[in-house]
Amino acid sequence: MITQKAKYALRALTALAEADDGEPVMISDIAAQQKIPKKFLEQILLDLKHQGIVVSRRGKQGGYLLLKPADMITFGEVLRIIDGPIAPLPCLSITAYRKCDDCDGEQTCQIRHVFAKVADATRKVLFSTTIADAIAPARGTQVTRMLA
Amino acid sequence: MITQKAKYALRALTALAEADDGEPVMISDIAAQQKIPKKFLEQILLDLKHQGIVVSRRGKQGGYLLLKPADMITFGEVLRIIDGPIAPLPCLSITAYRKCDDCDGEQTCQIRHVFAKVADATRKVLFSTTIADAIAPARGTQVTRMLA
DNA sequence: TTAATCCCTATCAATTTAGTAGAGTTACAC
DNA sequence: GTGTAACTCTACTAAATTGATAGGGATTAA
Repeated sequence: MITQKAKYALRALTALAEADDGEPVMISDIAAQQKIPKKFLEQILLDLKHQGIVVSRRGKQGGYLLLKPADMITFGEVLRIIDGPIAPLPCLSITAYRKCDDCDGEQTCQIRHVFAKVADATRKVLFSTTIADAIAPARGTQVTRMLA
Repeated sequence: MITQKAKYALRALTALAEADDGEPVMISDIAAQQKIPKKFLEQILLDLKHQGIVVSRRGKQGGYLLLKPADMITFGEVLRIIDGPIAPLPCLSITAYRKCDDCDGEQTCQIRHVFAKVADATRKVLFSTTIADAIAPARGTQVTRMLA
């Protein structure tokens, strides 16, 4: 299960993508539209900003904007920022690799190579699907970008 | 990430499968062989017993045995028992469906149908790989059963 | 009858999750 | 140049989950 926080992050990004007209969108607007607790959303957007997914404008008339085009933001990168590693085992993580302390020998680990397949399958979906795909479901995965 | 508990459960089952000669295997033996805390493993095997994966014999000369052949026990069913739903969203779970309270309309939910793909891909791997596959990695997924 | 083994429930410390709170900073509008 | 609407940052907290540990009870082989 992904966290509630990750769901909020993805929803917020789709909201930003849909309103993408060069004008910043206020946290309060996104919060209201997507039913996200405002103060919680503040933290989430701040994270996304620190990680280079969105930019903000402060003061009156401020708000948030996507930093990259919506078809360049994948579900995978958002999930990594918010929920951490995609991999089902630490020893399969690309961004946060850690040796399993209870298994000796990754070549021989009976569990590991099964979950390697799971990780591959999951990544294939998550990194080929973008925020743009999410707001235009009919067009199917990656089509937006491939036609561009 | 799957839990440590699930990893222990899968390892314990591979241990049982490898020793599958009709004689029960003691908790202590599995614990020692797989470096699993004994009392923790007790709980895990008890769960697996209640869910019809293994059987036990009590008293002296007791221990655990697989209830089904190793090539009939999938990673998916073990993970469900130990870690709960496979699906990344409650509204995508087969065994524990629950409506997401913050999204209205599953047909229109922009997040949901992306994670439906993730769930499908994950299930495809987890329910086509068995404990038998894990202990005979060279043979590849499902081959054991397909040649039987 | 004894000792080995599984059975079951309770408890616990650490971590994670899902928020809330509040003071600080910036910048537009007047 | 002041007010105020907006984002920024850090700290805190309650509840749930995780990864165990503890300890007595029930059963069975020898």
